[in-house]
Order: sequence, then structure tokens, then C-alpha cells
Amino acid sequence: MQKNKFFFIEDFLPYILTQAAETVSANFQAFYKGKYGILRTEWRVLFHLGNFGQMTARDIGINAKTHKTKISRAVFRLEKKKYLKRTTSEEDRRVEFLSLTEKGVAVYNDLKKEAEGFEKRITKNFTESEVLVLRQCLKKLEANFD
Amino acid sequence: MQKNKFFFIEDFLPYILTQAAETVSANFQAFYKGKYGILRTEWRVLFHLGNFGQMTARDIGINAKTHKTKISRAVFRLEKKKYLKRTTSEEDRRVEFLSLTEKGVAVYNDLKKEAEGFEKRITKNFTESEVLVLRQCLKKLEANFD
DNA sequence: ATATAACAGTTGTTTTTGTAACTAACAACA
DNA sequence: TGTTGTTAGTTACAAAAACAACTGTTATAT
Repeated sequence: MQKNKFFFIEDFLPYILTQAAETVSANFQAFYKGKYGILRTEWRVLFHLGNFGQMTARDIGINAKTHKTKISRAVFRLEKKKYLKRTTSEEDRRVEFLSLTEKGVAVYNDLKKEAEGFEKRITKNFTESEVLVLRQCLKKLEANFD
Repeated sequence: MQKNKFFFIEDFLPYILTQAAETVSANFQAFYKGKYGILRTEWRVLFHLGNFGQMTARDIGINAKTHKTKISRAVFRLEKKKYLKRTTSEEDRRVEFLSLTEKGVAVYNDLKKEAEGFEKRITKNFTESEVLVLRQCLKKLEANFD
């Protein structure tokens, strides 16, 4: 596959990784952007809350490796759309607990179904073992930078 | 790994794919951004020209699946840095042939070495077969959208 | 106590992207 | 010819991201 002495951009792992991610993301975006007018970071916040329940902006940022300003603005937009509500913590008034509204849960559930279907479709010509190795490798790549 | 009836964002392939890509890219960026002050699209253009020799903006865009305005701006910046030169085609004066200057080739060669080292490092705890499957899967994912 | 540092989250400014509209050159066909 | 359509690449404007500086609150340490 890869010639010995030469470097080919199309075999450079960071490049094909980014290309694949951009293609997949761009196509998945169609669901949440087209259907609910939300951006990628908003999708991430929504799914973190849908998955884990109540969380703070800080913890979403840490888990999703996303900068706090990006989270802050995503939270603002989700709140404006009434998908999310905030409650200030009693113990520490800097902290806000975020959680989905009923409307937000409905959106989450719908997008969750779309996500499951999407994942099945993009891996339909993969063997089970390929999917497994792919997942493992992606997590390992990520972990190599901790 | 994945619970049966539940959806977890951390197992959702498009999500872990994007996360891995962002982490890897952000770390690789340090080389070309820190050392030569160039952006990701500029890196891509530089590497396309370094790899394939003379190309048009159009063909780089098609190959890298990047919009023509992004390419146009990257070309402009690379030209300003004297890494790249243009020659208008004689047959069709809309077309510009792009190629690296001597300075551009030097930058390319240096970054190519960095790239090779970087790739080795991020996959140093991978088996050969894992790397192979990873590459195959990423290309297959990409191809599923053609 | 009170000064200092650390932290959660927001706001402001600059840089980069996305999208559409544009220019200039060619192609096709009446 | 000349009219219409297409293409390569650029430019203008709006949306989003990056980065730094900020507010308000709690923790630490003298």
C-alpha cells in the first residue's frame, strides 16, 4: 500500500483520519442542523445532557475536550431554543447545573434514533471485527495524548 | 463494551472519530503552525504540491474535498510567504498552474520528516494489523459517501 | 480579617470559515 | 457573429471559532 521511501499524503494517517471525520460529520450534520437548526457543539452538549443527565458546563467541556467559551455559547443557544434549563448551585454560586427540558429530551430522543440509524448505515459494509478494531484504535489514538 | 439498549455518545462512531481527528490534528498543527505559521488548508495545499508536483487549485480542491474559496485563500497566503508560485495556462487563461518554490520545497521536506515521525509516534502502541485495519476502515468510511 | 490566587462562566475582539455573488475566459450552438 | 451556459478563481458579507480579558464567587494563606 505505502511505497517505501516516499511520503504520500493520502496514506498519512492524520490526513485520512481528518478527511474521514469531516466527511462523516458533514453528513451527520444534515440531521441536527437541518431538522433542529443546531450546531455541532450544541449537538454535543445536548447529547451529553441526554446521556449523563444533569451536568455543569465545566464537566461537559472536560469530557468533550471543548473550550469553555464554545460550551458557554452553545448552552446559551440551547437555552434560547428552550431545549435546556439552568439551576445555580446552592453550595457554590459560580456553578450552574444544566439539564434538558421536556422539549430538549424529545429532540434528544429523536436525534438519538437518527444517530443509531446513521451509524449502522455508514458501517454496513464493515465486518464486526473491523468495527471493533476501529473503535479501539480511535480510543487508543485519543488516549496517546493524555 | 456498549450496553445493549442504550445509546452512549462515547461509543458513537462519528463522535469518537471526530474527537480522535481533532486531538490528532490539534497536536500535529503545532509543527506547521508553530514552525512556519501556516494553517491546515495551507498545509494541505503545500503537501499536495509537494506530493504531486504542479497542480491547479481546482484539482487540489477536488482531491482534498475542500471548497474553492478555502483553497483560493490558502494559495494566496502561501504565495505571500513565497512558498508557491503561479503560472497562467497558455491554452486556457482561466487556469493557473501552482507549484512550490525552492523555499516551499524546503518547508515541505522538513514538514514531511516531521509528519513521518509524528505518525510513527502516535501509532507506536499499535500492532501492524491494527494500523492496517484502521487505514482500510477510514478509507472505506470515506468511500461510503461517494 | 484580608490579601491573593484559583475557578465557573461570560463578553469583546480578532481571525477564520461558509455562502453567495461576482469577474474573466472559454464552449456550444443557433 | 452573438447569445447563453459553464468553468476557474476571487471577493464581499455574514456566521462561527479562537483567544484574551473580564465578572463574580470561593479557596488559601498569611
